[in-house]
Amino acid sequence: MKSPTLLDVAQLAGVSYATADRVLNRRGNVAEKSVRKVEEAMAQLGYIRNVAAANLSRNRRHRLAFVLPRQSHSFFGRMHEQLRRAEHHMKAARVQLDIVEFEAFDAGALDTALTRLLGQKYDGIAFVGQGHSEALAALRAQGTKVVSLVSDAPEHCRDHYIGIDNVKAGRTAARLIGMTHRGKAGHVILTAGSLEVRDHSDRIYGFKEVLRSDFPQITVSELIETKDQDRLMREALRARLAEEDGATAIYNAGAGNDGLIEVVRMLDLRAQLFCVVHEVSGKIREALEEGVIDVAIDQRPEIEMNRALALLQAIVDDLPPPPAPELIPAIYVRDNLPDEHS
Amino acid sequence: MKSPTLLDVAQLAGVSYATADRVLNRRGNVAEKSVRKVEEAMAQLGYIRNVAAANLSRNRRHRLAFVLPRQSHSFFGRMHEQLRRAEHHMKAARVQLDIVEFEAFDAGALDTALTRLLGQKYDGIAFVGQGHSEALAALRAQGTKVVSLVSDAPEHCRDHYIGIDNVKAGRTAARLIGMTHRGKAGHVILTAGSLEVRDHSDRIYGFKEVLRSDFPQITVSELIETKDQDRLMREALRARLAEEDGATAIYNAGAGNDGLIEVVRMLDLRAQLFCVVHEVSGKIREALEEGVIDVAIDQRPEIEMNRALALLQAIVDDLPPPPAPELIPAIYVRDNLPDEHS
DNA sequence: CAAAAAATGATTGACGCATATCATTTTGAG
DNA sequence: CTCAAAATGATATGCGTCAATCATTTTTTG
Repeated sequence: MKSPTLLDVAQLAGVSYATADRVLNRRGNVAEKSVRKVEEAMAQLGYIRNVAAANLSRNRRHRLAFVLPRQSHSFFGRMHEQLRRAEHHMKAARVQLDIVEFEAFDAGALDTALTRLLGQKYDGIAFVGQGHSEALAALRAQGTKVVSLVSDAPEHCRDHYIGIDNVKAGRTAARLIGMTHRGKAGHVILTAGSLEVRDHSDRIYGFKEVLRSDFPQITVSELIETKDQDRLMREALRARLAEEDGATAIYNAGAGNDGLIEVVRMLDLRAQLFCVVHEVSGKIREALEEGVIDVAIDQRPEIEMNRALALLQAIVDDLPPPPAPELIPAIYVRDNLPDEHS
Repeated sequence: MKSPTLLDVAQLAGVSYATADRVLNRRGNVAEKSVRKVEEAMAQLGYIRNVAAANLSRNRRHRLAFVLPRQSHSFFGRMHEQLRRAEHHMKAARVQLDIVEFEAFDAGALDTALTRLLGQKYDGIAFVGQGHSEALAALRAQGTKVVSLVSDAPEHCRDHYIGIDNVKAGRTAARLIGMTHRGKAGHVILTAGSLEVRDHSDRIYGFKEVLRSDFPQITVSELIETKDQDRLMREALRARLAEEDGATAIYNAGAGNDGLIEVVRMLDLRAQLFCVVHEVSGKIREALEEGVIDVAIDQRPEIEMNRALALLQAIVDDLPPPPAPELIPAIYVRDNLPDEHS
């Protein structure tokens, strides 16, 4: 009925509370056979340490930091927003949550931000971007738990990754475009921020793979790199549409959607072009409802933030990570957009 | 830095700890102006009760019950499975989690199951199905928090609903089918378990709505009701395909997918028919990979279970519900299925 | 076997809160 | 003003754990 306490364990093991405590918290100076007795008693009783009581007694507050690109565009803004929403809950759970911002396209900015966290005894951090292994290694060496977000870091640099599988996302985009062709020939214009960005290149990779194997009658034009800028998107896309007629679809694996929307709307191509993009923002919503964009694949950063918070809370206490089903990006058409506020 | 304790509040308010406690826990017998002073002090300090300490002190264990249909088909099986996975975490959080099963298609079974829970001082329950308001009202009257799952109960019967919007799901299915027609004419065969089941009828409703308004060139045949049985699906579908030729798509808003798969596979219609179904199971996976099924809309019961657990844990302590973005069902094509185990 | 080292036991005070008791003060009614 | 009722203060115990101290026992070593 009630869960066993450490005292119960000690008594069953035939040792004192002090010894059981020494075993539980690995304080050393315990005879081998006492360790065994205590561990057996724990197993037998199914003892689980009361983390709440433990944290209370040692007067522990968790300190977490989220290292995010400055709210440059709406995607990271949604992350900020979700963290803000969780603020009260974090307080109630006695965790102090700091958000550290860095300049989005500045190469060393993330690294300096991470390095600055080094001395500050954080229990856990989550970060977005290609983290330098150096600072991350140092953080982990001092016992800080590390979670990478959005695009994965090498395994030895982090404890967990929270984000979608971008190759799958690209494959999915290709499948949807393929489906709408129903065996007919077609031509897709491909755009992305940059192939240097891992998530973009993963998507492009998956996209081409599926088209090649399952929809060979659909051709792909050379990738347009937009640096995630609306202006570049606008100009390059307009040029490409002029020189290559007969395009039937567009897949934008990166940002810069506002530019895309503008062009498609201006040239009134919404009937001819099947447009698939990533991440929903205010303008995408409108464009979906209007029929300018047909599908938006969304990572749901809000959910990623919730996951990251729950995960960090668990692992900083050295608990196993909570059971979490794989993150599947939402596929939005105009009919299943979430209600505005949520 | 460290969060204020109730003692801090009392001191700032200029009253004793006892009085502050009387205010916090609404024990009464406190002068109006003392209440005000204490509340102001709380606001000023941003006091948040340490729930962990509170529950520790009163030696409180949460008791939750999930009332689910017997593992009749794979969908509820996935719910069971996820609860099982969460078992260890629940223990660590000091919550006792019971699963109560009832016979799936027995009308009164849910109600008797709920009634049986009445005397057992559960802190919270989650249930699937059309709950009789009577038992639910009684449960809530005794302080038990109630969450409805999968298909919503009337607002006054439950504290929260966790599940997808089935009208949106139906609309989405229609949109996807519409997209693959690209303006061409088509004909959809519609199937469902029964229109009496709320989620099924919602889906059908949304589906027809979108077809009518946005894809008038696509016709819909009369709904086939399968009672979610593979055999009925198989026979009725085969008959319908024989009498109405020229079908271009199938939308099954209910269960019985195994029967559907069999027919489409046998008649080798996978190239002609665009098939959209709900909920992924082992056979659906194969069928998606094989191209027999094109899209599976999945509620992701695993995620719903996690949500329900987190929500109940919060509200039984009278905390505000954790910030949770709207549940959007996953749209699976063969390329974005989750890895087998997860 | 004696002395040193290692292991163990016994116990205590936080941590923040719930809950209870009892004494004391303040308030309001007559 | 008096007395009862209401409000308040002071204080204690327990929840399960951590962390620490000190005394005592057992084991090891030379």
